[in-house]
Amino acid sequence: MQQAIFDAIQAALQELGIPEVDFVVERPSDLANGDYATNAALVASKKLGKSPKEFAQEIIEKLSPSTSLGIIEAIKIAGPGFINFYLSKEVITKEVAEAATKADWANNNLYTGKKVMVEFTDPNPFKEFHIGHLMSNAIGEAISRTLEAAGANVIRVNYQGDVGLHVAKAIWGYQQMGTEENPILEGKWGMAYVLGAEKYETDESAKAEIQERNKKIYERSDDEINKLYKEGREVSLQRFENIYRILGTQFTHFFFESQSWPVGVKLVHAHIKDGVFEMSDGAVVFKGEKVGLHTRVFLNSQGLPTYEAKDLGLLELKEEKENDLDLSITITANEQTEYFKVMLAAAKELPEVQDIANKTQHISHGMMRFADGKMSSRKGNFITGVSLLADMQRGAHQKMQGRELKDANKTAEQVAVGAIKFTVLKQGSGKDIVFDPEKSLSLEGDSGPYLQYALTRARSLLRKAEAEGLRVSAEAAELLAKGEAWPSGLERPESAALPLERSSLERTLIHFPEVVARAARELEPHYVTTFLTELASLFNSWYAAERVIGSADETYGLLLTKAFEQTMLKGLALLGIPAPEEM
RNA sequence: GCCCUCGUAGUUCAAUGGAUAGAACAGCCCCGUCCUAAGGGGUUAAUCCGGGUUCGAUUCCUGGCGAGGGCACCA
Repeated sequence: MQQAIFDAIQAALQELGIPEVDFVVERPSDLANGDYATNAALVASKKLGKSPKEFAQEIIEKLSPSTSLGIIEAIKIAGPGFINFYLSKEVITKEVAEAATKADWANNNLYTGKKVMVEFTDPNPFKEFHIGHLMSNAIGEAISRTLEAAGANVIRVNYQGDVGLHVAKAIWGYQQMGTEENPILEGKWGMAYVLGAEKYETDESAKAEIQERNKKIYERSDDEINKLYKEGREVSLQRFENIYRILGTQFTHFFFESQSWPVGVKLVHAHIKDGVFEMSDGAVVFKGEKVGLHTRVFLNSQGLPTYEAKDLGLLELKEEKENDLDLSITITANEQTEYFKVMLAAAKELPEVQDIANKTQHISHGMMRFADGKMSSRKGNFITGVSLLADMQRGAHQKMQGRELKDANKTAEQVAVGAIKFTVLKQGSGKDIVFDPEKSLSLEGDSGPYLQYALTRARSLLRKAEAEGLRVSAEAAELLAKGEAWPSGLERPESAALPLERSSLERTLIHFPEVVARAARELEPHYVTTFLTELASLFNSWYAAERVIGSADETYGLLLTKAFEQTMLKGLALLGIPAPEEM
């Protein structure tokens, strides 16, 4: 629809002799200004020195043939020279019917035939899965799904740091704590890391011991450490699997730092001679200053790889695994943004990985802060993903008290995940997020549960209609979808009369495919979130004002409800937010 | 010090160079139910401060001020 209008305007401009105009066709923020609007006359008149309104009139005259197609009901000039398009009732109905019945209605072809790798979540074994990983997961999954809706073949990968100083810290801490009696092994590992990390900063001898262990972990030279390493790694990975399941992510590949470091070390060694890397104070560094960045250490003075070298190795591993990528996306916290630039700059100088480096795009997320200012849980110094999920689930349970639900636990989990993901995905990526557990669960206002609730109301209505033998007739929907409002050949049920006016609910709903496309184009899922929030609000208003079952517009009302249900379902799926049957 | 991000109602977020800067929460006022009121309606309230480009700037450039992140062997 948007494209059709765009093309028509383009053709009109061509006829008027000015094809090179950079105009847009957009959804006006106020429906009073039509279903679509263009600034073509404003932009073009700048070049011509004519008044925008006069020129808008000329464009409209050229457009007139397409208005007779029955798509456009009216075209008006408004404001400084916008051209506003008002869609016909028939074409809006047709879109609503498609939304209700066509599974791929909202999809697009922006990435058809493209293969995209998305790396996200990236928790580290031996450390807790914390809320930052939750954010990375929410964003990565939503971007993956948005790209899939755009036709991409998406490879989800997860890069987990199973070697490095943090592992040594955890193992050292574990050894200090003794091995007896702790029923919650993973909790103990989390605490072990905290202990090790703290002593590393404050205790010189502990620091030395940890560094010693770090070396042994890389070398696999110590039996006791090997045993602890194996055990701790397994415990962590098992635990992560459980979280991925709850969050709804399935990774195609897992990469580990234990695999990437030897590759990275080799890459760095191979490029000291040619001057990409330099020795400095016993370490091997890349002088980022030559490209306007800063120096970073790739191999420390013990000869061990830092995160930098491992990431170079990771690029090579990715290339080996999937050698025909069109795009490779990495999602991390934004504190790594500057680091990432340096690492990529180095990679672009290495023939082995420059190809994938050039296709790599870094997307960052901010930190999650809590509205009450607390960053810490009672005992530790961070909030874990598991504890946040559990708290939210408990809160959801409380809110649902009094409801009779088939599976309250599952619903509470879905609501908890929805509440967290919505909060992360409602704003543009890269910014810090203020998380208010109370608000995120509240239905008085924008929230994941608010979207879920609107969906369940629609579903409940459809269930009831079905129980009464009412259904959105596939036949009628199909005819509507063909653009034949109520074809004369078909007997038109009394209840199926088309309403005279189209509500803002349907006039908004039909823009969903454009929103999905924009989210894919900009890799910004929050456009979807914002749209769904608006749509849910419109549905709730409509729902409160209209009686569907038993009304004169029953058939159409059910069709519209179905269209809303399908759109919300698709939208939530894109965001990776669970869609409960009831709540 | 240098390099990145970012500054929008009291608060949390929107706004591909365009129309009267949208929501939500909090505040105040309404709707007691019939398909889920965990809802709906109304109302008060904002672009950090200067310059510049433009028919038009929250958006682009520039100078302040303020916040966050990064800058050598952590990830």
